[in-house]
Amino acid sequence: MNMEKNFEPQSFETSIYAEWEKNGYFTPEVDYSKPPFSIVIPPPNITGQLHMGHALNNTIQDIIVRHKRMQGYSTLWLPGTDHASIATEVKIVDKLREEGLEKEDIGREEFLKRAYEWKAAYGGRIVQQLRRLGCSLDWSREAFTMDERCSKAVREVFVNLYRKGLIYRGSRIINWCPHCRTALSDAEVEYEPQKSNLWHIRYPYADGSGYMVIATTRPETLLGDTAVAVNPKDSRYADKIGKMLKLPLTDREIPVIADDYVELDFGTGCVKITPAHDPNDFEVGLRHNLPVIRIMDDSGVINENGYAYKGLDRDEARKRIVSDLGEQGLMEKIEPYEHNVGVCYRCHSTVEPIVSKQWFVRMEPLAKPAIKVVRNKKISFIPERFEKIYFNWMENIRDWCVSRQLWWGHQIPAWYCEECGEVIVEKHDPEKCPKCGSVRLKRDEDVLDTWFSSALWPFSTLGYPDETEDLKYFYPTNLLVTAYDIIFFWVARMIFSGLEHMGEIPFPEVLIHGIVRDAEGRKMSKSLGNGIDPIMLIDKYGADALRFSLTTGVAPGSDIRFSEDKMEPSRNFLNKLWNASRYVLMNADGINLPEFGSFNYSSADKWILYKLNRTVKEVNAYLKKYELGMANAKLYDFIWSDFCDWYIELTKPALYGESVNEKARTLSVLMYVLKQILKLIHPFTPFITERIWKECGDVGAIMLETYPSYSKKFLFTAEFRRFEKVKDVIRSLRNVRAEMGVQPSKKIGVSVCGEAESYIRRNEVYLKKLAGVETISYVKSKADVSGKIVSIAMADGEIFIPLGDLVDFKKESERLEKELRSVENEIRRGEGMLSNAGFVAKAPEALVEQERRKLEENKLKREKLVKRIEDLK
RNA sequence: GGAGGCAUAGCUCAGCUGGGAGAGCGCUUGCCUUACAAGCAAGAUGUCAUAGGUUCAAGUCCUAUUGUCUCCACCA
Repeated sequence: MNMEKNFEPQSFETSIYAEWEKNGYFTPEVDYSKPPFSIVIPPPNITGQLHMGHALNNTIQDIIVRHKRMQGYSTLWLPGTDHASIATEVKIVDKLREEGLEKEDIGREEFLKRAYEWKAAYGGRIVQQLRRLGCSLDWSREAFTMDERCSKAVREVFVNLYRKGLIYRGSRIINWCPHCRTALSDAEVEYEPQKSNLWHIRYPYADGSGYMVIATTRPETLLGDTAVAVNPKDSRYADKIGKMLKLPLTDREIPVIADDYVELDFGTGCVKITPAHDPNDFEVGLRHNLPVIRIMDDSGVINENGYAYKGLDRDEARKRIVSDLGEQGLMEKIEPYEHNVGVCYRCHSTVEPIVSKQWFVRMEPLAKPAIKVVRNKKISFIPERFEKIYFNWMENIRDWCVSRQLWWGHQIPAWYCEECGEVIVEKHDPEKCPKCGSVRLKRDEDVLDTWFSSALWPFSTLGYPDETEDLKYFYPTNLLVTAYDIIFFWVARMIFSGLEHMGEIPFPEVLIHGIVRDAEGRKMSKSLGNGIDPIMLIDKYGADALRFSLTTGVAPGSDIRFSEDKMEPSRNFLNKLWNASRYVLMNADGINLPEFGSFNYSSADKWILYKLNRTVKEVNAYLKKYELGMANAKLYDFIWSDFCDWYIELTKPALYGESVNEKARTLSVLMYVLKQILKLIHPFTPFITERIWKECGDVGAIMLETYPSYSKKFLFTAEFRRFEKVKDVIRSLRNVRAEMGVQPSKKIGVSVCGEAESYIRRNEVYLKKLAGVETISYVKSKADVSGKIVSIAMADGEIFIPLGDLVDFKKESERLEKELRSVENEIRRGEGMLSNAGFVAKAPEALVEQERRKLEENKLKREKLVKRIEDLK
């Protein structure tokens, strides 16, 4: 046995992981004699560093995966990373700027070269950090969303969707980030409340007969107005419809039109229509055939359609326009106004709705079957309530803008013939135009949304579009584990992609967990600086302690508050496990243990074996339901309270006693229970269990062992109940000692009377060891005991303890009175229930029986207490 | 505007399909008892947000209210 006095995870975690990986324990075989179990990791961004969210997400997955592996499944947990198109590109661009360069200066090829260099340098960080956490990922199958396999899948899917008419190119209003200079999907826009104004502007009639007042939050878009709309039912403006207005600050005239989209009771009831810069206005424009005038370029600067404001940044233009309108007497009023403004989820710049030619995925035909499979439970969300969020999104989904004006990503496989304008979308790069034969082809510059490739992750990583062995064996995967914040971005898109391209769901279950928040309940974020670095915690407390802390008190779907002080209880618990193991192993050193089960168990042995068996049952049940917090609690309680506080103490008389046989027998039970414990908790705390396992004298790794399962051969129910009574006696004795102020070192003598004698006689050794009892005598009644005594009342007997001068009659009588009160409360409760005809008639028989028994016992107890109290008087 | 979560001990939270309120931390008291002071033992602390309802029985199910957090939509 070679274990330090305290648990020091730093000394073994890294080497144990290296050994697991080297031996290929994480790499499953395609083996049809075993059931498969597979999970694909939510691929972290290559730009990322491990944060608490990753730590939680991957701890959950690893626990499930290790449990399944030990249960005999051919288990694949497939790792990989995401190229994170925008996030990475932003990093590279920033780096270039430090050198005083723009990406256009170096060109696409050089830019991509630098991006790959960056990926090579930093993209592996998070992958190493996952190893520190202990994740049993199959690194031999590691994927990257831009590697050859995934890229092939992307191309295949894009072309197939295009041929089916599910991908099209068109001019639509999209969300444009002027900072990142790319289009964004709806999901990539976040909304923030912002204090601004509602500007009321006068639009004069062209015939000079006065003006209309329109209200707007974006006065600069006035330059692109092509109409003003009113509600057709609005009597205030009925006679104005069709009239022309002079658009302020320009030389253009625009019509007043009628459209239902305008609300009667908001603002002035007149809305300026800017089809090029507002999604609703765009729709109105289509209905009324209005011209679409773009007034801003890709960086948010006013373009040649902006008259005097050309060249101004959008913010500057707003200021100038507002002041110019004021000078011309066209500003009716300015009201302070708070409203939601869309911002880029990456850089938080205000998003500009802009008309632009982009590629879109037609969502309706894809969403329908994806809704159906959740509706009919082919896929279930855990907890179920997240299905509502999913339906809500899927049922109101709009077409997905998938083109991005970036360089880092999957370049769209579309070519335009410069001779005839033909659009060519092919799996292989075309050499000439199939229509006119021209070789003057120009490839589309744009790349795809990062999530386009993530959507294919469950099958692209397994080899799609090739029919690989992995794909056949491991697809569909069995489970997806993720936080609720990417249900739209990722989960929903994987579901419709799996159905469309594989003809099958990607996974039958989606386990949703919450977000890790700080001690105040705020999201951990860079800007707040309230994040905790999991690697720092691992360095300080060990990965096992982090994993255990993260699964303490968690329930599916709910957020957890985390602060460093949650680490100590876990670390202490692992130290406890460490030292309990030391106790067993130290004593077992050099001793020839009999085979477990080849002897008669003691009452204490049967008690712990019964409890262990029950714990095994519960832990398996909770793991099956993904109730990791509950499984964690059961393990904690069993190991600390039952095994350490009771059973280990109970074994001490045997281990430190004379009998070699008894010692060996006890040790074999200790060793058996310890090994079962190590296996049980291994999925939660893989490192410490592997480390201790090495000391247990077995060959091989614990992670290859079979997970414990419930067994009927340990159903010692009667013995278990009897031993619980022994424990109660010990507890009562300790309580009396403490209350009466008996020195811990002072041994006491006790006299037992009643039926309790039978089980106390057989367990005397435990009373002596655990309750500081020296002598035990058995008497017929209290009359046989002399001197000043305190007493303990049980249903089936009494214990008298002569304590001489330590007995304070007043104190003793108070103690007994208190006990009596609580027993009487119990009796009242029991009688109340049993006198209720409804309860006796309708409650389960066993429950009624149990209540009757308890009532009977309490009455016996009361009788004794009353008598003792009388005696004291 | 729509949807959902949460409200339990001083703090952070468990409590699964209804059947005598739990843990960790903190607090009080006593102990370095040959695995562990990162520990041991004995304690104290709760109108389970409020009001109704269903039920023999409600922290648990239903309705409403209050407080709080989140998501979706985005009316200029």
